Amino acid sequence: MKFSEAFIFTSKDVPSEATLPSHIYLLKGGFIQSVGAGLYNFLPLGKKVLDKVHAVVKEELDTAACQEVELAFVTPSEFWIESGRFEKYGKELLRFKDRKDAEFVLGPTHEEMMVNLVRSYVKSYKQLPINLYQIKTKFRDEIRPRFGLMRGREFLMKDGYSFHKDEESMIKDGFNKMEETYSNIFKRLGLDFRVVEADSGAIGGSGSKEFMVLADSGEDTIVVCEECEYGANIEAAVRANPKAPHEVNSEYERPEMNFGKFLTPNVKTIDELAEFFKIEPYYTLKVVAKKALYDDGVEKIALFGIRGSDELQEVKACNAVNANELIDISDEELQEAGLTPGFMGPKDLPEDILFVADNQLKGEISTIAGANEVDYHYVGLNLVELGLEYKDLVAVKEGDKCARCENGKLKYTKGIEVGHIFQLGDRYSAPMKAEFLDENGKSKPFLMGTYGIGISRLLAAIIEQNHDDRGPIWTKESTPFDLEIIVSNIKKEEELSLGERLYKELSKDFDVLLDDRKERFGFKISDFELLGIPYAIIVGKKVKDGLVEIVNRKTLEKEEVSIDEVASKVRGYLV
RNA sequence: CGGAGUGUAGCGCAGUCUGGUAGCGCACCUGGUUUGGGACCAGGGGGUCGAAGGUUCGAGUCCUUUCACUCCGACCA
Repeated sequence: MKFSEAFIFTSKDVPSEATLPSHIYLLKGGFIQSVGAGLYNFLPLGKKVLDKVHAVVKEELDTAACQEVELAFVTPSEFWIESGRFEKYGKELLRFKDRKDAEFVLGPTHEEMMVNLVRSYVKSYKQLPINLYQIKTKFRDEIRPRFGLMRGREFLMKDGYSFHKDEESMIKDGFNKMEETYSNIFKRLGLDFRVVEADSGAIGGSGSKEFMVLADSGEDTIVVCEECEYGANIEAAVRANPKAPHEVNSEYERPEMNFGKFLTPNVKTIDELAEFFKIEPYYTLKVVAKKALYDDGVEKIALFGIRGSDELQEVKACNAVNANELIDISDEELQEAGLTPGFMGPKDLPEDILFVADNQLKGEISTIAGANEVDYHYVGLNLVELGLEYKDLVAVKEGDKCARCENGKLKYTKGIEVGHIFQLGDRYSAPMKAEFLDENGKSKPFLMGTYGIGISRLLAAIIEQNHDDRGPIWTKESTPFDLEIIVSNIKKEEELSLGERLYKELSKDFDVLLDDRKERFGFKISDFELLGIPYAIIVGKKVKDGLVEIVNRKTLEKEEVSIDEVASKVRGYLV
């Protein structure tokens, strides 16, 4: 491609709302154009990168025996009603009616469509396993799109779905195979990433892992172990059971108070309680109150009991009570329900209040907890006698011990979620009656896996991880052009003709951009840096001495080479 | 959805407080000079000031309504 003929418009200015490097450079370099909240046009450069990423993903998936399909973007709402998600998905699902008043949704993900497709053809276990995918525009009416391609409303996603006859196949042929395939994809794209344990969220199902590109600008907090390979999204992270203060430090003693219901006037917070009894917060029980929202507008008050030294992890809490969402609740609402903010506890609760205790309180026979009565706490409360429900509720903190190796310290880091794989089981196939006949002639729902990659988000992720203060630095498999040839001054006949000769020759094997614009050198080299192409050949002043230069975009180093050698030298760098 | 803010030329902004008929930089067009780190000179084109209504002799500026967008928090590839 000749730059003088290309639809490439770089800019020195950038809309002030762009804050992330990826957003800034994609706009400045003329890769994308913003057209509305979370909506972008891909210009030729952006489209080229998109296609490169697309190609890598397709190649690896096809190698893993996945087959590409393309499903309708406009999907009849009946499938969504069948799966139960029509109600559940909420406002993110864009719904509309056609002229005949039939209801449709714009596909935000395609489980329903894919289940419908497979159930209409596959009838026998002999036809399994199957793994189908598509790379297609999705639409999610996000509450708050932001950060350019990082969180758009319309975006390009690879979504794949596998169908299996049993759990073993679902894990081995589906989940594990995709974990490996995804790792290959992100490696090829040159990304530094981590596979982490994840919460399954709204899509449902059991096991799930996320592929996180490590970057400070990431929206997700992930917990990683300093010693072993353990990594998890903060929403799903677990830790080794922390030791009690008296087990760690002989200066402390385990409090052995047993006062029953005890007057604690105006002692409301954990800090006050610990101070009042002169003990560590570990020996107290903290209650966090939330309002849990369910289908059809049902609301319940949910209380979560954790150690005074811990923090509640809201996603875990939400899953623990099977709610669609947890929201904050006011003291007034709690009082109306017969609760006593500041003195809430697991014993003597009013009716209709959900109470879940954290796993790490299991077996606790002496703690201090609110008595559900103003100014009173139970001291020496035995939780075992209460028959509580236990779930994992706590947020892992930096410095906690790893549950896997029981040795390493856990720390936080930031990540961009570029891939997510789930074991779905029969979450969709059962309600949608997608069944096959097994070896015994018995009808069973398919067991499924679902696998996503944010293709357009990957462009942003690649830049977040690969840029300097002049622009992006595309990786080998993502760059819009392999090489740029800069003709320093097109009015110098020997420069222009050499540039064109090299361009012709190298274009046989590479995708080359020839900057033949009537601009000054400085202008062109800055554009090269802003486009982020890995290498450039500068054809300039020294042509008369038989020399040109090769620039490495990453290091910005220039290397003088003779005209005769340049083609073979560049080939060496590019292959 | 809560909080904050912005809509003026393709982009970035000033002008709004204190009403008097729209300006700067970049980009674009023409001519010339220049040519290794985003050049210079001269000339030129382009805006019903987000929209609607109101106050006024007169509104980018004041009032009302409305729409859109952005930023910070709860959701997600």
